[in-house]
Amino acid sequence: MTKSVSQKVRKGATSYDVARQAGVSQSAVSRCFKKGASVAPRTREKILAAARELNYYPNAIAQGLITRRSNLVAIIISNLTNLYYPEVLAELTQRLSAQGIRVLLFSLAAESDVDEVLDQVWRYRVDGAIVAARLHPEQLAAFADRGVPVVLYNRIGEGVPVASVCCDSISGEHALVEGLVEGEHQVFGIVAGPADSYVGEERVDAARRKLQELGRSCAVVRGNFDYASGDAALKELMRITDRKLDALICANDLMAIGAIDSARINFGLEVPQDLSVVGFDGVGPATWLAYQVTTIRQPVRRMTEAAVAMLVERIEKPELSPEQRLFAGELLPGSSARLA
Amino acid sequence: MTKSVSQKVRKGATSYDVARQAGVSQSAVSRCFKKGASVAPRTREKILAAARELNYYPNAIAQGLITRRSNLVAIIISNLTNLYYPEVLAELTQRLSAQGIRVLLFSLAAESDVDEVLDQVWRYRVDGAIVAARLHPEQLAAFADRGVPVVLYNRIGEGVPVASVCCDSISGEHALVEGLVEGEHQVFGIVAGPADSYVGEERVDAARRKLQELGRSCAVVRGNFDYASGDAALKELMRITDRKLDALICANDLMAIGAIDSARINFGLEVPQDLSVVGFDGVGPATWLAYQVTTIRQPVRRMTEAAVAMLVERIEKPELSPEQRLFAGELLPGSSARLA
DNA sequence: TCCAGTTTTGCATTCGAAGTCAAATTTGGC
DNA sequence: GCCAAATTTGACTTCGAATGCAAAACTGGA
Repeated sequence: MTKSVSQKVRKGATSYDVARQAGVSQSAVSRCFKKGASVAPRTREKILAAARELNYYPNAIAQGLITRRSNLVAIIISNLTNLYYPEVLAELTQRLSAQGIRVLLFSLAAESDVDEVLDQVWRYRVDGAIVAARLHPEQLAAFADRGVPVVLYNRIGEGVPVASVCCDSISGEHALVEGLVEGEHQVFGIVAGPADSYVGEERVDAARRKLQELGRSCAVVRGNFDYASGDAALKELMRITDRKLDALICANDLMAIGAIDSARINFGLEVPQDLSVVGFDGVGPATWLAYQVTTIRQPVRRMTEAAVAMLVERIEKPELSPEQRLFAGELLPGSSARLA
Repeated sequence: MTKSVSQKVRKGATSYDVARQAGVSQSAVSRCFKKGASVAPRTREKILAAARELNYYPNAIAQGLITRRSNLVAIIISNLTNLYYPEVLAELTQRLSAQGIRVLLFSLAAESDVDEVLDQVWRYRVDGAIVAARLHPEQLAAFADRGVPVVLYNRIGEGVPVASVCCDSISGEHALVEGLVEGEHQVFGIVAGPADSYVGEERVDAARRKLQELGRSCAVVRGNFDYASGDAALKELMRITDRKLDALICANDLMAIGAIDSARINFGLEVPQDLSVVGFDGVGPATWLAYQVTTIRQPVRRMTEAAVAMLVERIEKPELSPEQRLFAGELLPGSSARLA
């Protein structure tokens, strides 16, 4: 008796404990917590009462073992500090929760940590994964080999077809560039992201191509998506262009903000009168009174919704073929650039 | 044959598969993946080779069931979008990873969701939890009942003793207030956080008491920790004080930033010449050139380190008594306030 | 009241790894 | 080369819930 009590107290009650208490078999208890199961109403009452009394919650670990469904999804994110991702992460987590799925979070300090992380992903037999980090083709192949569905967020499978949701960098940048060109700007600069960023490269390529198409040249400097690199990049571009720079295209909002501050404070320029700055993402600070960055807002709600839907679909039907969903961003006019 | 192959391919290989391949027993395989175990070097080689060939990773779910250790820790955060938490979350996740612990993330849209979340926490038999959300005493008691150690982040157990790490709001606010008073400010205003925020109330109380102690009165307006509410609160305080306000104490940096922008843009004031603004947290944007908020920076690294250490300690030795660790924040002078 | 048909129930097995214990093997001393 | 001691190994059970199957308990119609 004492023993069984201390058992109860120390760790959660089991279905056997509930069964004993309710005077039924363990199977009955199990059925009681499964929706389609056949349990007589009276029995169900008894069992639920016993369960309540013992504070019973089905052990998800044991369930996972027998059903081969952990109800866990891995979310792998490389740079949580990027201002854009917290919002995405919160949305994803809440949407998955609503589907009865739990989130195993992996936050990478360095991209090279991916392999260690994957070990753990395999060990926990996650039902699927949403990935906002760079994966090699072999790493993607490993998911396929194991039958673990993946949805990539804001990147596509390089070399391998993988389900993905993205915000359309190309049309977004085209809109920005066209606006800037029509706004009669003369000297263009681009602040790229780090070389290993998929969206960074995509945005920069799109902007550069469009500028070229419209007969404009531009200087490109690399940043790493953070505030300080916006400042640094602006300084570099001012030097390169002999202070003639009057249109700056940044691969994300954070660098745009850094550049705006730098332009105003370090160079005494007016934005957008002396210098137009555009960004990408539509993060919170972009809409702050001080900045009102002209940017492309990613439709985070629709994108996360799609990512979760695609993943859930693939967990149910693993044979579904890869699909890429591309969402158009919304041009936020802001007031950091003179668009036509 | 075909069947066993498709098994292997479809889902991860098991220790039995590895055992068969290596011509040993399942126990041997198990021992091979446990450090202190006795396995002959030659056997270990064989087994590891087989494991590699079959791409074997021990099933953490099965391990969790038998060892009664899931190696999972729940992190429960209410408002991830608060700019301060992403950094904390990333740090916690990485530190826990380094300890071989996986993170089950629960992000609450509304505080009232806590109960649903706790269900899931019990089901997954987490080894512990780090909580940055408001829990009722009964909810905290539930953790104790189940023997699940908890560490509260930036809050203390209300009514119940619980392990916690906090940044010292009181001495932080005292330092700010003293600085402001010595800086010869006349009309003080406070922007509080939402009423249900523990740290918000603590900071405001501390500031108010100190002002009182120094013989200054102040007006208090409530915000909800976001940018917009800094703006709204400033407007309200300017109205209340008939535009005489010259020192504004905000319960966090985000509201301070909102207030600074509003002061400059909506009221044409110079910060800090016409109005001093102080915040709390030391989030990224606080140090941006445009703001340089005078604030208290929370020692996030030390705090997360402590939280993880305390939790791990308690997982190992559940009988450890609750301990509160209070970390002093660092006064960032910034340039948004005229301190003495 | 009896029986066929339906619903409920319990038994026994399963998932995959860990750990106990006794059997098998190796080691070393002489 | 033999025996005791030390090491290594495998058979078997365990963790907690799910489920196929057969037994038991109902249902209602005649």
